Amino acid sequence: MAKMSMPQPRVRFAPSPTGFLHVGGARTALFNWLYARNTGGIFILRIEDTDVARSSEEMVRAILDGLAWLGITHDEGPLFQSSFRGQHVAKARAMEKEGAAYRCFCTPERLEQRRRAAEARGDVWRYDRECAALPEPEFRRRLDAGEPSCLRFRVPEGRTVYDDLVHGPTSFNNADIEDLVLLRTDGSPTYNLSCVSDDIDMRITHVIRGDDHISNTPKQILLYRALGAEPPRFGHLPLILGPDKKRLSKRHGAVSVMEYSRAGYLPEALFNFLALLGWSPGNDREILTKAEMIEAFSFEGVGSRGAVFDTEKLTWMNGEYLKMKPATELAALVRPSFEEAGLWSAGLEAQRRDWFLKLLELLKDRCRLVTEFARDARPFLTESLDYEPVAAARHLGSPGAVGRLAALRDALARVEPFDEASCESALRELAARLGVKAGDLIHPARVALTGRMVSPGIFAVMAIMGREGTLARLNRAARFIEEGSGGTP
RNA sequence: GUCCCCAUCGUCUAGCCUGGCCCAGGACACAGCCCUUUCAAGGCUGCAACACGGGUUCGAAUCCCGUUGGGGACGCCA
Repeated sequence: MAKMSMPQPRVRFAPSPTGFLHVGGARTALFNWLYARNTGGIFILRIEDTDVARSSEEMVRAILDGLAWLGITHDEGPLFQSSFRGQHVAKARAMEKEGAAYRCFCTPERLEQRRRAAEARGDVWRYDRECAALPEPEFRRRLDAGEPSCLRFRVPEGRTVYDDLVHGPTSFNNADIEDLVLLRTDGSPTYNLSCVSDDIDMRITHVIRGDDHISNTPKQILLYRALGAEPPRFGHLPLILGPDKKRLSKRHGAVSVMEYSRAGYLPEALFNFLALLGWSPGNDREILTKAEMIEAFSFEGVGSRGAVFDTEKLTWMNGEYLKMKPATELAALVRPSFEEAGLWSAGLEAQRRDWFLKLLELLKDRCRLVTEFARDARPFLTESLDYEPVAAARHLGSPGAVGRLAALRDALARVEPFDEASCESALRELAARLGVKAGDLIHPARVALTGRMVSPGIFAVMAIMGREGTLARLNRAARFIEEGSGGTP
């Protein structure tokens, strides 16, 4: 796949550990990964942990977990940006030495003051370069006096142009770019410096990141040049939007990848969905395996407009993936939510395993989330089920219900073998004998057996509950009707 | 405000580069029908879009300009 003449692509995902892995970050990682895998390149994970106050080890863990869950594997790293501080500072000093950067004595307070003044006049504020051309004697004096200073990059004149992998040719007038701070007054490197320094040292060939970084790109390109390095290719992915078309954020609901895991989404479904958010393989295929996505991936297919995150469609896709899952895998996936619902027992993995797998198979088509299995399985795992009020009122409350249920019980008691087909013919024969519609037996039976008006096919339900379970539930329903004569429960 | 990005059904998108095959295709959602013991699933059908205005051209969703609208960035955060 890799073009022989091209150097091996090296891409990176560089999250800052100030929060959990959110879907936006996950998608950025995913596109980097897809590109690397498609080209035979290297995918590097770099943790941008230089903001000590906001970063935490716990968040690093969370990001790693999120990526692992999605199956986005890195080839190098995780590398921690904080450990490269020496290189960052060294590059800054080199630029200072060559005049590409200069000391600035302006205090943040003073800057703030001037900014406000400019805004009051209706002007756009940009650092006015007061310190860019300080006379040598004054510069020396202030430096020797120990006056604090930061280091600023001297933005050259001209235009900065680059060819974005997704947006195409993009250009900026350098006059619109402020002389950015490289080293803070306390000597610590800032984002743009660290980022460029690391990307150079890690020999990154393609920087694939969110659209929100477009305005950093010309600054970074200028830094590459000042450092005598060849800039990489840049590709800016459109942002993921909320339903209000604004950048997806916490106020839109779940944004953390692991929240989706907890909510019952499959990693392969989220992966597939995220890949298709902003990228299309060009045909009408929507459900693709990772291998197919890797094979089909190209920046040609990456769109340039923001995409609204549609949970409905994600959920649909999750259902598609659920349908493809063999029951044996489902059993493991479903366990946490069963435990939480108090429905789990060791037997489900031992002597009742085959029965349990059959049950899952039966419920599969009706579930779109892993967590929905617990809801649907409840009637099968406990006999002391609650009847939904409307269901009971509609189908257990009618005058002949007790009698029909009793007759059904007696008929089912003699069925041999107690399987789906025999149960069905028994019920239909009974209906004919009683002169009622099959539905008049089926509907009360469904409520009696499951407590609800919605369930898998009733004969399959009977078969899987077994004769004993079925009769017990039928009896229980009859008692319920007799006792509940005081009115609707 | 300044700079940058973007603009096809409600949503994700195909088509746009290389104009005609597009009175615009697929998917989600929605509606209806079929199947049917319910609900799903499945099958079929329907609803629904080229933001607007100018050009260029025999011909524009596709190319150009403008307008409008939306978004992002404007930190000694990353």
